[in-house]
Amino acid sequence: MARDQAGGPNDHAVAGAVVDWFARHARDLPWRRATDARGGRCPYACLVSELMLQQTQVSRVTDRFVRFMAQFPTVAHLAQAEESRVLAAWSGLGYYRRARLLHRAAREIMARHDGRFPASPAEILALPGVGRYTAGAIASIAFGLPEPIVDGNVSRVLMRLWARDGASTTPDNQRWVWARARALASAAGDAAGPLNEGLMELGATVCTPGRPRCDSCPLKTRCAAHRAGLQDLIPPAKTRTTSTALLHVCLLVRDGQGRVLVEQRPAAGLWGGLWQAPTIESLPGERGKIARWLCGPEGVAAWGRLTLCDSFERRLTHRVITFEVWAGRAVRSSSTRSRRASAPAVWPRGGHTVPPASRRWLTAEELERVGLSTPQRRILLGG
DNA sequence: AATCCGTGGGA
DNA sequence: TTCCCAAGGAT
Repeated sequence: MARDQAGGPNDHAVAGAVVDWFARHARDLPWRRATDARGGRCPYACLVSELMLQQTQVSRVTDRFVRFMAQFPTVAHLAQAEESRVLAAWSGLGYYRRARLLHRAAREIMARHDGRFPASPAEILALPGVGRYTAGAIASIAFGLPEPIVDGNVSRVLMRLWARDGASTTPDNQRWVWARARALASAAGDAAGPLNEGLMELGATVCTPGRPRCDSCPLKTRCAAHRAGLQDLIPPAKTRTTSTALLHVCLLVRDGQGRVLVEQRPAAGLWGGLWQAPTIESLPGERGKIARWLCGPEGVAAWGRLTLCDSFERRLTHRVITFEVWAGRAVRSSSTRSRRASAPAVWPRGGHTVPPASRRWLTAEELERVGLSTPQRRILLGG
């Protein structure tokens, strides 16, 4: 049974304590330095950083954000860029759909908002890749509006502060935590931005999932979980998920000019829109299918002898993929042909196979300018 | 509503 | 080594 929120901490007192603590303990992060002509935080930099930070740790984002902003300094620069450049800048970050949505958002701002970043919560929320959390973050941090945000950090902090029972993901607790966050943002008024960033900072550095540092917490005396010694039990531990085993068999084919054969993955799904060595995907038990592919028009028939040159494993959130790399060489120089690789005479039917329509011969330099997943970067560029 | 979508540092 | 995780959104 959840405790009565009316008996919990005072919103103004909590908001004030968080804003004060954040003023003294905010980390020096690059997106907090980006200001615009108004002297406030640049909404475009806010959009970029928030998209990068979705489900991604700060330490993974900082350097990449700086590079991204140097390459695409304004909404206009990003909107004019080719999508492949944006995906290349995103390579290694994961959740690549975010990059395409960010690119679309930049183009929408140019097309529908005349290049001026929309300043109302509803308009911000309508941008591609921007949901309830991200819209609240931009509205409060960049525009100073008293809008709430709830991310994993805020949810944990507020659940503990009020000793709220149950998982943070239940619809009931989601409604509750958004209502608490909205009340706090209203109490903070024009300091909702520092409040929201402060709540996240507190969750990331003090009110951590495991072993929270309650002795360093500005809300210690107001925290119901700490008072009851429940800080390690709220929210309850998540149940682990099972992962599916998959096998990706790749052909690493080089020509005589230092180029390698690649194809583009479909726009939707895993590693959507990224490039890869020609790959057949299967379940681990389908060796016959793999063998037929390797010996067929895609494999030995096209490239002659193939040798197994690498094998490794990648663990994703919901699957574990074994990569098996077979190396071959283009028999004839491809320089006399078009840059577009010729399609095979026969293409295997059935799923788990990417159509070869997008195949290209690319140099290492050209590979750096398109999106590559981490395993494909290893396969195609080494390391 | 439940699923899908990446990554690499750290416990 | 294995497992966990981190500033969500789209479908």
